[in-house]
Parts: sequence; structure tokens; C-alpha cells
Amino acid sequence: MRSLSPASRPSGLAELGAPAYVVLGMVHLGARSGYEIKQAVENSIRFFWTISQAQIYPGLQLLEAAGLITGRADPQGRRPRRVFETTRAGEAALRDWLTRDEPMPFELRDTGMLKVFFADALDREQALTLVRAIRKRSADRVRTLRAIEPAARAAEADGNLYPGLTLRLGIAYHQAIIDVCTVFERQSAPSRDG
Amino acid sequence: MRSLSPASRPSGLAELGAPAYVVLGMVHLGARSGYEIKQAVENSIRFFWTISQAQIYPGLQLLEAAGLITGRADPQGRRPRRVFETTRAGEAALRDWLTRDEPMPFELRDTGMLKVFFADALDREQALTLVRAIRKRSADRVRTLRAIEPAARAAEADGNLYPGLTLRLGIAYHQAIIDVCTVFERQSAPSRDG
DNA sequence: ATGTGCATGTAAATTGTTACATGATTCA
DNA sequence: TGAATCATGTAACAATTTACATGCACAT
Repeated sequence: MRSLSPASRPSGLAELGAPAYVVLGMVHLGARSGYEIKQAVENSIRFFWTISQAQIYPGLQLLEAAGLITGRADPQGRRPRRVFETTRAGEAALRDWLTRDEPMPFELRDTGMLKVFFADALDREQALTLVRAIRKRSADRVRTLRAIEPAARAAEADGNLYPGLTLRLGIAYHQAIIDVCTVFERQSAPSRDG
Repeated sequence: MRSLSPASRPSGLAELGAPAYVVLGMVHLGARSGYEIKQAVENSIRFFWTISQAQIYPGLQLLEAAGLITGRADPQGRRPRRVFETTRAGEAALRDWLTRDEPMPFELRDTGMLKVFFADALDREQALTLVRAIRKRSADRVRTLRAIEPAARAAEADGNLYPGLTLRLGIAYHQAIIDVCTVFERQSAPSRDG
């Protein structure tokens, strides 16, 4: 049932799932076409939420049918394009979702952590190699996120404070991982004992 | 194709996916039956990796067919039960997986962060409510993880150091989120300006 | 002319969860 | 005697990704 709804609820109206609200939120922030929404996701929330084209275009149709966005054709030359904007109902629906008192699932699937968990099956040097690998992975991520900081500051100048907060959260998260790994490596590494 | 493999590779032998290695790893750590594996997952890795019964039992069959574990019937009274242990090939396969130089995907899907990202659509007080909610969620998680610390220390006494490292990583992660939220709330909260 | 980016859309495959089906054992 | 726990297994379902299909615009 190719819906963008979560596990169908008993309720009458088909309720929207998170992917549809992502599309709605991005249109609210100024992404006009499906293509622009995809770009916006890649440039911002991809670190804690991903969404594929195959969710975006049906999502736009769903939101339009629900009256939360309106679309019109806006071809560039002979290249077809549809642009969207939120309706008043759409703005209200977005705020309703944001303030809804519902569980906010936090799902992590981390192959690195998984391997570290089982690392006692390795000898010490190999296990430490794993720890270094996940430290490096987080260090790379911190660099990637820091590179986005100027864009976040630009958004703040536009009155959008919260994307910057999610960025700081991501940086802090990975910095914490780096710190824990560094301490562990120092405690574990000496190898040549006195 | 109900396989526990990742995107089928061109290679001859069906390669095992992460869920199968989780099962193998848990058997290696002493979980003997499907039921015990499920318990072990709930008591340890569930914070960064989940797996359902419907993956465990087929996984055991797959690993047994591949010669990485051996199972035998071990009924408790009239209640049937199968217990497993790793073979030498299984231990080797586990170490091979752990040392393999391959990408270790880090996938996060966090509805809380998502809502925070779009929180500029709300008025300040409502947005802060959201920030407080994710801070509280991480505080709860830290408490849950701290409650596991004694078990991790017991595992360390048994020579299993790495489960404790993943626990410290989880705590540090959520503590970092708490800290960033706290700072943000302080900066943003005053409301009654001087 | 050719590769990259803009642009939309869907079919098929994959991956994973939920719910069901079944039944024994233990404890209150 | 009834609930909780132990124990195994699978069918049906839901959610998401990958790959395909198509074609214009623009720069080199």
C-alpha cells in the first residue's frame, strides 16, 4: 500500500507519516520542487533523517490531495517542472505535528558500535584498530558538519535558529564519541609494559 | 527471498548480513538458544542495533547450514529447545567480519531531531518545549544506560571489555545532547527581558 | 558530442516488523 | 487456575531503497 502513512491507524483519515511531514516542512522552508526538496534534505537533515526520491514525489501528491500544499506547473524552457507552496491548512498541519504529544522514536543502527561490542573476540591490537576506525569515522563526520556551519549561520540570519541547533547537536554527539574513544585508546594502548 | 544477506553480491556463496553476524556473535558470547539471543540483544545492543525473532530463527538455520554454528536438541522437560555453539569456522568467520575493511554504516533516524529542525515554524515557547522534550528523552536514556553499568562491570570481570565501551559511548552521546540543549535553553529562555 | 546537472516519476527488490500459531513450565 | 515466562517458528504486512525509464539544458 505505497502510502506515506505509518502503520495504518483505526482513525478515519489516512494520517501522514514522518516522510510526508519532511516534505511539508521542506516546502515550508522554501524548497519548491521535488528536486529542490531532495537537495535540501541532502544539505541538512540527512545526518539524522534520510528520504529518497521514491518517497518525495508520491509525498507531494499526497499532500496536495490533502490540501496542505498547492502545486502548479512552472516549466523551465521546455523542461517540465512543478512548484509547490504550503497552504494555510498546511502550515497548521505542520505546527500540529511539531507540537503533537507523541513518542519521538530515536532509532540508531550502527555497524561500527556493533563490531566494537563484539571486539573481545579479537586480539588487543585488532580490537584497537576497530576503536580507531570508529573514532576516525566520527572525526570525519565532525569535519563534514563543521563545513556546514556557515550555511547554518546564514539560516540564522534569516530567522531560522533551529537548523543550527541540530547541527550543534550532531557535532557534540560525534565529539563525545571521539573523546570516549581517545580515553579508551590511551588506557588500552601502551602495549610495551614497564 | 527471505535471506539474511545484504544486497546480493555477485560472489558465489551467499554472504551473511549484519543480522546473521549478530546472531553468531551472541552465540559466541554464550547465548545458546534463539530465545536467549533475543534476551541478550534486549539487554545489550538494543540501543544501537535491534533484531526481531523473525530474523533470529532463520539466522540460526542459515548459520548452521553454513557450518558456523552447530545445534542440538536440548528439551527442558517436555518443552522443546535447540541449543547452539560456534564452530571453529564460526569463530573465524566472526573475526573475519570484525576485521573486514568495509564501510560501517551509521544510520540515525531521529524524529525528535527532525521536529527540532523545523521548530522555527513554532513560536518560541512551543519550540523550547520541543527542545526540553529531547533533552528529557536523552536524560531518561542516560539513566537507563547507567542502570546497566553494573552488568557491564561484571562482563569486564569476565574479560569482556568492549560491551562496557559501547555503554560509555552511549552515555557520552546522550550526555552531549543534554549539554547542548541545556545551553540552548539558557540562551533562549529568559522571556522576561530586563 | 558528451558529461553533468535539472527534473519527474515508478516498478521491483530488499529489509525489517508485527502478528499469529502453538504449546510447556513455573509461580502466585 | 490464570498469568508470566520459556520456547520456536512463519505468514503477512509495512516501509524504504535501488534501479530503471525518460528527457531537457548547459557548459566544455
